[in-house]
Amino acid sequence: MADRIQTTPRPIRTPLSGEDGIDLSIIELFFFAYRDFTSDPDQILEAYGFGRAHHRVLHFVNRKPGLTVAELLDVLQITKQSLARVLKQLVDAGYIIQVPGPRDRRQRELYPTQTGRQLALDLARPQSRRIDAALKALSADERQTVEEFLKAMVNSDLRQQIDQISDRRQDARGLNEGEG
Amino acid sequence: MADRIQTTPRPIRTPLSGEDGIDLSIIELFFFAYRDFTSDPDQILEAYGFGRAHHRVLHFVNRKPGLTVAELLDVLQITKQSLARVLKQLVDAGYIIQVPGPRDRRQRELYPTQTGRQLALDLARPQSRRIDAALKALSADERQTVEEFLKAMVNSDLRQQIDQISDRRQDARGLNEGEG
DNA sequence: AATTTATGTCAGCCTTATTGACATATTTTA
DNA sequence: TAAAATATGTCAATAAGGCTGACATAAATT
Repeated sequence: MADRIQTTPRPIRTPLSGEDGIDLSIIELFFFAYRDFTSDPDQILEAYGFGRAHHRVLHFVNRKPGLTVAELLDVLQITKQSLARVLKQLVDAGYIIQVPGPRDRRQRELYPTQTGRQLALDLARPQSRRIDAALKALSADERQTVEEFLKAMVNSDLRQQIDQISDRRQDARGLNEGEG
Repeated sequence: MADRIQTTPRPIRTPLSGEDGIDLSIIELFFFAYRDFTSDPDQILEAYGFGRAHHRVLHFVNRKPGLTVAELLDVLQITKQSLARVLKQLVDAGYIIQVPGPRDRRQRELYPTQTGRQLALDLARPQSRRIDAALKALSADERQTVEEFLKAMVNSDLRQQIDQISDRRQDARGLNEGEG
């Protein structure tokens, strides 16, 4: 008995804080901020029987209409099997339509329908409101600071992707001249 | 045939951007930033057979040693059944120990072990490095701005909780005078 | 003609969450 | 003290959203 070593390991009673210059408060803030940020659309999605995965797909299809399945997989960094179910549901429910690629007919270009556009906006609105409220007190410069911080948090090899989505104005492929 | 209405809904070809003053780029940045932010610890956790859920539990137990199961559920906003499995694994693996509450013996106070403290630090470090890198170019004032922005993104009814975790210095319950 | 590519789909598995029901120990209350 | 409430644990079933592997098809490329 006497030579049993450390049967119950000692509980540590000092709160973790700032060791090695680690800033835990920002880590936590980021966690809480993102959780609440996603909770707004989550509530709306529930009424549609959709989840966060549907939201992401719908968002990027709206953001870059005509993107292909492969491009979408690249942005979302998930497998095609994971995308398949979600995408199918969005297509079946009439929020997204698939159009064979004009150049390469193997590709499926993804477009939102009017309903899909509307839902995407409805989902973005509360998030935008939350961000606006958080930025309300900030000057234009300060807002720029926040944006640069977020951008710097992203893996550098993915920043290009983001720029493409955010900045690129669609090459005028003909605006809404779909079928009648 | 001629009177079939809108068989295939029209694909919308205009990219969604800035409607109604909605800032989509920050919405997207937040998504990408958080994804990459969590990817760092996720990689480490994999080696332990743990997931993001374990990380969150371990983090807050380290942050506030002695917190009870109920308090932890409150912070994480999950059900006790969800917590149970994850917590059990962390306890079984020796990262957390449960101590009956001194006042109320129904309660289980949760404490990290030395190993648990170490793992929490190992997980926080890459996140801290990423944040540091993102804040590198910013002045002290600008860093404050970023922190305030994140805080403002959190539901106001939860901000108190955060303050408690982040600011409160543990009431000196005796530092590490556990068993020998 | 053979190969590669883009996509779809089937089947099975994992993690993290959920709800509902019930058990146990302990504290509080009537 | 007996009854009720509380803190926690646990069992079972379910769901969402990921994963891997395997295979099919159509179209493009070599």
